Amino acid sequence: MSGSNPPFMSGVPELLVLQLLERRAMYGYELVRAIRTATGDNISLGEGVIYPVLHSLERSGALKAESRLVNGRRRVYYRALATGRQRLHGLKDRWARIREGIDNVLDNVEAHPAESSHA
Amino acid sequence: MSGSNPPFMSGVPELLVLQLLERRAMYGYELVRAIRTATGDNISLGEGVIYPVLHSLERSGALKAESRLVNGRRRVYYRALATGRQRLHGLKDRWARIREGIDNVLDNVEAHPAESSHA
DNA sequence: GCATAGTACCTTGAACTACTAGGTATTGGG
DNA sequence: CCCAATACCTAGTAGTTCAAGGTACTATGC
Repeated sequence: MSGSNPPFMSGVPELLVLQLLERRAMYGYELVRAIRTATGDNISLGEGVIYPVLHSLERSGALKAESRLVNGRRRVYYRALATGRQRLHGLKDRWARIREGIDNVLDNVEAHPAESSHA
Repeated sequence: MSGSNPPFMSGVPELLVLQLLERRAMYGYELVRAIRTATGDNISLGEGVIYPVLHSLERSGALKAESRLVNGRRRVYYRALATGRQRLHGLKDRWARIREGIDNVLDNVEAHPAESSHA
């Protein structure tokens, strides 16, 4: 145990789900694997993360759920609504700002005032 | 009340603090403003965020605190130790991976197989 | 007929962390 | 004398991710 709070993950599941559903409707189990491949295995989210996010987004009116039967198996497809697109936009915006802020500090593009501009 | 869970912020205060202290020793109040300016006002962390992070990092042996008196005011300078540098390294690494994974999805560098590379 | 693996859904409980809000004390200016 | 700025600190709250476990169906292999 211990080490159960991975940094830089807050908001990420929601962002990824919304972005992926922006392109086409998908079901939960599909999203779990899509996220793995789409992020080049850099991010891996379990079903215990994805389903709650989907339910929460549906409850808030960002997504619309549609149950279909495929091969005798039940699949719940989710599609992004207008609210979801707005939410995605807001999240992308925040992401861009924070990402820029952090990279500013990491790359140390700070205040080297009177530094000689060597070549 | 309400709106207290800003996305994309987990791990960020720690990362920024460690990175800034990597360059030179600073005190809490200074860090609060340094983060604002260093991130181009993209990220703003209050004292209620910074001080707990500093204490926690000190407790875990990542930082060393040193109290100085300047103009009759007490300042607690923090300096990064070896453990802190290791921690910073690990965080930067994780940050890079997650950042890449997210940008992969957002830029949709996915599966556009036969896309013509028009100039 | 039976066991196993893969698909597909779901919930609970725990743990962590950032944030707001408040509180103390000093210096210096008007 | 009062207010702003400096400089430190501590609750308490709230919101999320995550691991673990549970259900049920299909297809395969034996």
